[in-house]
Amino acid sequence: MASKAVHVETQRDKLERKEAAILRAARSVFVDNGFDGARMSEIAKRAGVGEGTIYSYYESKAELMLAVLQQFWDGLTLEARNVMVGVKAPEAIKRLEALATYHLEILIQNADFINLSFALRRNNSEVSVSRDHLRQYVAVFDEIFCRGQDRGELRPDSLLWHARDVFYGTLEYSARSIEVVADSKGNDRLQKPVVDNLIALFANHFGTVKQSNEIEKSAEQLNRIESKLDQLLS
Amino acid sequence: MASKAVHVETQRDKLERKEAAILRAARSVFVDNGFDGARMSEIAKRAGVGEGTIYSYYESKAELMLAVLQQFWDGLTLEARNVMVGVKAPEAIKRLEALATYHLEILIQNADFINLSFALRRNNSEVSVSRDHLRQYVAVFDEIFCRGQDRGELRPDSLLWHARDVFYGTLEYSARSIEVVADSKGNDRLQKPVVDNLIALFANHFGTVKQSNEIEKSAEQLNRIESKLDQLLS
DNA sequence: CGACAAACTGAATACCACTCGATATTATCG
DNA sequence: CGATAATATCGAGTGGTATTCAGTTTGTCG
Repeated sequence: MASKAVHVETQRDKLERKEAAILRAARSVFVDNGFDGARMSEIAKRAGVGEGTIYSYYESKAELMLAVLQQFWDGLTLEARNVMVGVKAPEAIKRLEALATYHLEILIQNADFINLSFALRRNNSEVSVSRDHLRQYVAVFDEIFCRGQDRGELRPDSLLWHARDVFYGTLEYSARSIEVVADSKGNDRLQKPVVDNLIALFANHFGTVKQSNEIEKSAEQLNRIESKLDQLLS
Repeated sequence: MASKAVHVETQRDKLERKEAAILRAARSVFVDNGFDGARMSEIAKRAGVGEGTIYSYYESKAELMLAVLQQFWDGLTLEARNVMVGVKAPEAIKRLEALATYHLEILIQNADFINLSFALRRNNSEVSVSRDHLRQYVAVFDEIFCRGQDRGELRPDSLLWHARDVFYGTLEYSARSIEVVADSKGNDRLQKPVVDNLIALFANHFGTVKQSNEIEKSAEQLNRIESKLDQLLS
């Protein structure tokens, strides 16, 4: 029985190794040539297997791509969590700033890959898998935001998904705008203002500390009135 | 000379009619099946022409798709401008609210088409044309925003493209979120809060006038009270 | 070892965008 | 009108690629 178990294990290991090789090869070919430009024959060659073998692991080219993307998003999620562990500040706004900086950087550096990710969402019905992984990724934001609400730093009446869409939507569009300018060294010059703007906007709109000068002045005025009334009453 | 002109005209008309038929057929096939799923043979059949004929009007499937998209975006731009003409209020915030409402509706109703539009931006080098038309579309926003700055309603130190990315990025992501819920009749229930949230956010962050009406009124009232009290005290 | 199963292979297949020579339609003359 | 040129149209054929499958190799167990 034991020997059988060992045999099965080795076999499984071997399959996994082969699958990993295919995935690695696929990733490099997709990155090099894009989805349409990638040839299955090239992937097979780089993975050291026959073309047909790939189809015993993945039903189609699209599904193979999907698997590559899943791995990619999982990596991003992991890294995002690592980044957040490194941020000691407990304030939601500070943490969101770190997340925004990280996410914008990722968007710009992996633009092709991320675009491919979205491009695939049409052609394939197995979208849900991809959506799950995306959901895990945005969960990092969700946790920060909810904790901010719990701590009383963010308005409790704001909807999580509204805030999330503002956050990721703005960053993605900003990444595209920055791409268009396409300055290899000037990116940082553009990225920080975008993050600063977004964070200021979040603080303004979703933050609980709302007092502007005017409101503060009104409060002072009210205090004066109250003391005057006190004078009258005394 | 006159008869020659007439002949040329008729011929041109005929070609235009045929081109329009191809475009119409292409659009319906693309909408039904997506870009990859669309068969040129099907487009030819629906347009009532031979497959080869299509290629005397458009160099490739991608270019045909591009033409369809251009028509689509041009229509959107036109309609957006019409909507804005109908909005009498001159305040930038009011006008942006109308634009956001319109844009979100469009995003949700034409989700497939718009996704296709973005999906194509990777595979094709003739992107620039598409980008031009997109630029025309967002110009509607730009004009409102700049005018708002001129009128002193919006902060003059805010960057146009930052604001634009917040606006369109948020709306696109919100549209996707709403799609996921995919309630045929409940959309409106979700759409309005998204627009309200975005507009409030804009007013908070990009607006110069921080005071809401209520606060202003309170302030006036407070002034009245204070002067009356002063009367009393003197 | 022999028998069976599982995994692998790449030549053959199916499918599709696109080409091109043949055909039909229209324009331009005498 | 008839002839000729010019233009537009067609759809069978071409090339190229994802996918399949019959045959081969590799692994397992009595």
